[in-house]
Amino acid sequence: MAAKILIVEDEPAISEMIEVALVRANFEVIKAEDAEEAMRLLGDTQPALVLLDWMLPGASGMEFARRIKKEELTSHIPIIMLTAKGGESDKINGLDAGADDYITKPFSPRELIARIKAVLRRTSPQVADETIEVDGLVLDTASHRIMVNDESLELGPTEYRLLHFFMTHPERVYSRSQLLDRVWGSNVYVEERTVDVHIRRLRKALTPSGHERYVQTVRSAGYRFSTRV
Amino acid sequence: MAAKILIVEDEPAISEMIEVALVRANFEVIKAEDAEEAMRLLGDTQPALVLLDWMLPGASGMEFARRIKKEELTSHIPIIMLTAKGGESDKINGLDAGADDYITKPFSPRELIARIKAVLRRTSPQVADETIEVDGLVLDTASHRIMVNDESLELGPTEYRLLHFFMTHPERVYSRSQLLDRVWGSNVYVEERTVDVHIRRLRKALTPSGHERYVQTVRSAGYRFSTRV
DNA sequence: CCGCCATGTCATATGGCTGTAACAATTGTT
DNA sequence: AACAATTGTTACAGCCATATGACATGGCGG
Repeated sequence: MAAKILIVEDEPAISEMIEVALVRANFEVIKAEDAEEAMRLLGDTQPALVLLDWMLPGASGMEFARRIKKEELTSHIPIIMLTAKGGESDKINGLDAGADDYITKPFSPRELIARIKAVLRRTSPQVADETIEVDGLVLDTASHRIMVNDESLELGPTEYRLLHFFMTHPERVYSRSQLLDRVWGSNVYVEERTVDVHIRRLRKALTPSGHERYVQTVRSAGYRFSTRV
Repeated sequence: MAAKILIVEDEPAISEMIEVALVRANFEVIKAEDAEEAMRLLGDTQPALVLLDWMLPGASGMEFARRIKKEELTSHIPIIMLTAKGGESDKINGLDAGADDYITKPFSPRELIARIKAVLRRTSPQVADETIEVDGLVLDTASHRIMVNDESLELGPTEYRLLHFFMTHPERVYSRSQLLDRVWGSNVYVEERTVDVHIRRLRKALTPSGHERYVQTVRSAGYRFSTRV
């Protein structure tokens, strides 16, 4: 299996208990004690799933889940919430910001593993698609690389993310602010015009192979990635 | 989908939670924190639906709903009320004020999306759908594009909006001033005759495929989009 | 510590879009 | 038929959105 699981839990006792259970089930475990540390580890380690304690010091679990789900970079990562049982659960239902499942404490390791596997099974089909191809333009998420006619194409990180977003969401217009939310991340403040510049850089990189024609401007609406020209 | 939803909610946490859910469902989100701001945004942005918190600072949600439904320009916009859980009386009051549906907190994102789609389907079947088709003329709101016989058709922004409005409101006459309100937006001042010019431009674009015959002049009344010629 | 790379912002260029006015054409009325 | 009212059509000037190149900054590795 070797799938990485990120545990976000401030209580060491619980976190360790979970770790033992997961290691026995052959998962790889990464631990964070608060939302900030978790956020940092998210980008670095690209876990397959996040186990998130509802009660965290500082930013709440909900806040953290919201951040994960809002950003294109991490929104595909499933979240399982760990909640204390009680009247709180109502609130969770209402304020759920995108958790894929919940487990109320106390829970058995067996149940935890079962839930994790269930969620991974449910979401894995998306993860399985490691490469996307459009007319000779190949984006390989595994190697984090773009190929055109067996030639590797150099892209800056932002342009890579932009192209990745476009290729996974083709035939659809996105406004500059939508692109900022989904490619840059929601809690970033940048000028909308910045999108133009990165579109330009992306087009420049795609021009030698002629693929820049797929990156289309939709005046007064935004940009679109479309194979129809 | 690309339909715009106006959220009127003073509590940032809730409003943001809703935003995340809607963005994930590919809606475009506009937010207002009070009735006044909402009223201003209503005219400018012409949202497809309003999500309205029952409890608002200042003017109550109910009063705001009344205002929306009272004015010619906005009365067609459906409203979904967000209410703290309560008795039947709230429901009755809400529906009485003109709400098309209501949801009691706490609610799940899934339920919210489902209700929104249901209301949109009910009130304007065409908005909820990704594409509208009339006799080979296809308007795809997701990609913001017009297709005729697999050929993409070039339209300026205003002509696109005009055609979109017509295709979602066929078989009915609209005066120039109504068109200005609904297509241009309420607080813009332009000459009524400007409509003629854009009608002309739209017809010109539709002529090669013969679809210009659907854009019909109704003398001394306005224009109509009709499939009956 | 230096230099390179990535990024975001600004200034400017460019081209398309828009509204308006003027004139032509059509329709309706007497 | 003459006239009035309404609509069609075209040209154009200003404006606005986008494209593009240049630059300052800051991070990171050497």
